Amino acid sequence: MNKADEILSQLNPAQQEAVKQIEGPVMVIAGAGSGKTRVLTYRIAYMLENGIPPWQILALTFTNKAAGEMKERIFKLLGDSQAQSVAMGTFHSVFYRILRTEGEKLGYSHNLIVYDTDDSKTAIKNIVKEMNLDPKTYTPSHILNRISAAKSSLLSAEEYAQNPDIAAVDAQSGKPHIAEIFMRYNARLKKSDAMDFDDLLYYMNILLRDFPEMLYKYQNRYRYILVDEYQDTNFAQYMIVKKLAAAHQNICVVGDDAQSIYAFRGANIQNILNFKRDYPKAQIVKLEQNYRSTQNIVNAANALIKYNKDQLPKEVWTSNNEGNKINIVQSNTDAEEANFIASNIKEIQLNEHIDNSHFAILYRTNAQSRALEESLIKHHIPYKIYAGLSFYKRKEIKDLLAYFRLAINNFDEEALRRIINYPARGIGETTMEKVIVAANEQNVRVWHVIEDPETYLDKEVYAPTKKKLKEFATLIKSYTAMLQRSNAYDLGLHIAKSSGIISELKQDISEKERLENIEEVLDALKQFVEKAPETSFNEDTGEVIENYFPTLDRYVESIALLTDTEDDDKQNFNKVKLMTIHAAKGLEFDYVYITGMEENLFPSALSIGSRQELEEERRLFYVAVTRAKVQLTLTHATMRFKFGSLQFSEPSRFLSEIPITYVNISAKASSGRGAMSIGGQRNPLRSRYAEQQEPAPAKPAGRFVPKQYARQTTQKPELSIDMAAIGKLAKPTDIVPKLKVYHVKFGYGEVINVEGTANDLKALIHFDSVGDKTLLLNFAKLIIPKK
DNA sequence: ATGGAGACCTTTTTT
DNA sequence: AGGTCTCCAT
Repeated sequence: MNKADEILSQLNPAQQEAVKQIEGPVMVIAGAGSGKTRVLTYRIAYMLENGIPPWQILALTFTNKAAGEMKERIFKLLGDSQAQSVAMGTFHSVFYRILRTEGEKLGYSHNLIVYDTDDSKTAIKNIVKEMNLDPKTYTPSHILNRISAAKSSLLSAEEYAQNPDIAAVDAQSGKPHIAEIFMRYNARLKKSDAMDFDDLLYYMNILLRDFPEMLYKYQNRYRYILVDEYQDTNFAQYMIVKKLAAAHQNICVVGDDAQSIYAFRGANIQNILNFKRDYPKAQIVKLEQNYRSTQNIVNAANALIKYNKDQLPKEVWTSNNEGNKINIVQSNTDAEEANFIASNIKEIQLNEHIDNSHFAILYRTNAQSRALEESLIKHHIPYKIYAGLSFYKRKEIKDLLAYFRLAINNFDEEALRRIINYPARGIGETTMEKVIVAANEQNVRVWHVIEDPETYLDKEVYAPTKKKLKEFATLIKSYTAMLQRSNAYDLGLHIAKSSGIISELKQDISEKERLENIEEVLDALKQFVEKAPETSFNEDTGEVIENYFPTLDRYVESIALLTDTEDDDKQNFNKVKLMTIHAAKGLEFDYVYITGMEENLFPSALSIGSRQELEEERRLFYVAVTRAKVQLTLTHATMRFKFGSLQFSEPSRFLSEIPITYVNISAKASSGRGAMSIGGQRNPLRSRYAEQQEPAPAKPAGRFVPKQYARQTTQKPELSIDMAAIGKLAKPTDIVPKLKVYHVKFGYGEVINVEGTANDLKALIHFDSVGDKTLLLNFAKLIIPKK
């Protein structure tokens, strides 16, 4: 049996169908636990086994984790390094890389940096202040939401400003100046040579829309496209995928409409519901067999999701055991709820010898983790909280990274403002305000004012202060000068020391943890340097780059879109896992606790205003329920601390949507009352909820209608050089010593030597104009000239 | 310019 | 409850 057949033999018939159909559009509707990741990875492996070059495959995911997992599994499957050449990553990271390469066309440099949400909010906050608007009305998060929604719908700031419907919504909410903030915010990002998360998708669209040669280039590079979690794509992502796939139509999307939980940030469930309309020839495969959970869990999940109107019909089933009933446990307070869970975990472990790592506690909001944490500590149960405050969002890390960023890109205004007075060097608010006013009035960058204060600042700023500004600029410039000479670790260490960050933290014993975090970054830098490959290659020209040097800017690029430290399985393998339900998507655990099953918490009070929002909450519940393999426990409390005060809460309506045959309801014993018996045929929670149900208030419509994208791009763009006139494109195997060749960038040359095998052929070529170059033949589009 | 005390506001979910 | 912001004293 050959390897391709071997791959297929490990799949069920529906999965095989999804894997085998390499050409043409395919949509895989993958029910929870039906082996979605398996299908994706096996499909890529199958493609590779069928001779498709790895670099023609583009696999897009939503999280770094999903991308990493896929890579690892393909590696295990094929046992060679082919997986390394597959372009696999999050939408944001893949397009960031492309935009760094091509960004000059849009007026950005190769140093293009990414602003995270914090940077964006700070920038907006400052703009609101500069415009003398009321910061209580114009909150950064609300404004960023509006801007983000616009960018995700491919609406420019100008279009936003001119759209009367949007103006009406903003005027009605008392915030008529959002459009102007939007414009200033964009200008500011541009001046800083920076993009925010949404820009990465927005400008990728612009690149493909306005530059036909770019569309042509990337359509032909990525001939096979796979998209994971397609139900979570927003309009900007949808359009990129559509454009890239337009030429070859080899697009495979995988998703589950029932697990769409990101509409709040612009995901459009219609993208998956309308796939058949976009690609009429599409083959649709449904994966309906659940391999993960017990029958009780699968049946309960099926039953509750039926309350939703918007969905593709499917019936998930399992041949697993019926399993235990789902426990519903009521407690008096959130603290009791937490104690119950901790002691329940202990009890199960005592009886069945189950490792901590097989337990997960899920919640709707991060704020709920505190009470749980306390109980776990009290019960001596090791745990790990996922997300929360991610490593890269910690203050000290952001401070150090701001130094790195500013060294790489002197124009990064957010980084500059963050660190110009940290550690304190006597440059306070007042001075910075004057600097900013001067920069705005004289229409130069803030950096220029700092660099040359005598020219741009008047006598109002005292000479000693000017000197301090200049000294700061000099310090940063000394780092910049070292960028290409020192490796990432040496320079990083130098910056951490000479900037004063380390001594500042050393002064205060209570900052020990922050100091350790700084050391962790330095460790990471060391590893980055040590693990750096010796050679790399340029994807465009195929040129092999010897002595690849691990510089600090390469490090910063590599971590720009990481939200958390890589899952350090070594340390966390024996810990109970705590996370939000959103963070749990795609994961599975034997024992799952879903906490805070209460009205206004789950479903969230903010999401019960419309049917669409409520249905999203229900899908979220569906996701949570289907994480459990063996035992699911739902807990709710009658009283809970909210904003520091104790509040009463009613059981979640979702509890009543699970048919009574699958559940086992009990009150928590510690309150003194015995377990509550299940009375009658009806779920008692149902009637309880029905009594206090109120009509939902109407919500103003604020969502954008995606505009149709005017310029269609199927026409073949003209290349700057007419290749056919020069000769014919050579296959890698055509290249032999002494052959005369033509390269788009390096011109005419002669092959001196060829080495390597199959997909890794390299040639040393002497070019008339640029001398000797080693090229990777799979990437170097060499032409054999006409005689 | 800095730091501390008290008022105040928050809470969805994340690349 | 906890973090952020404002104001006031140094």
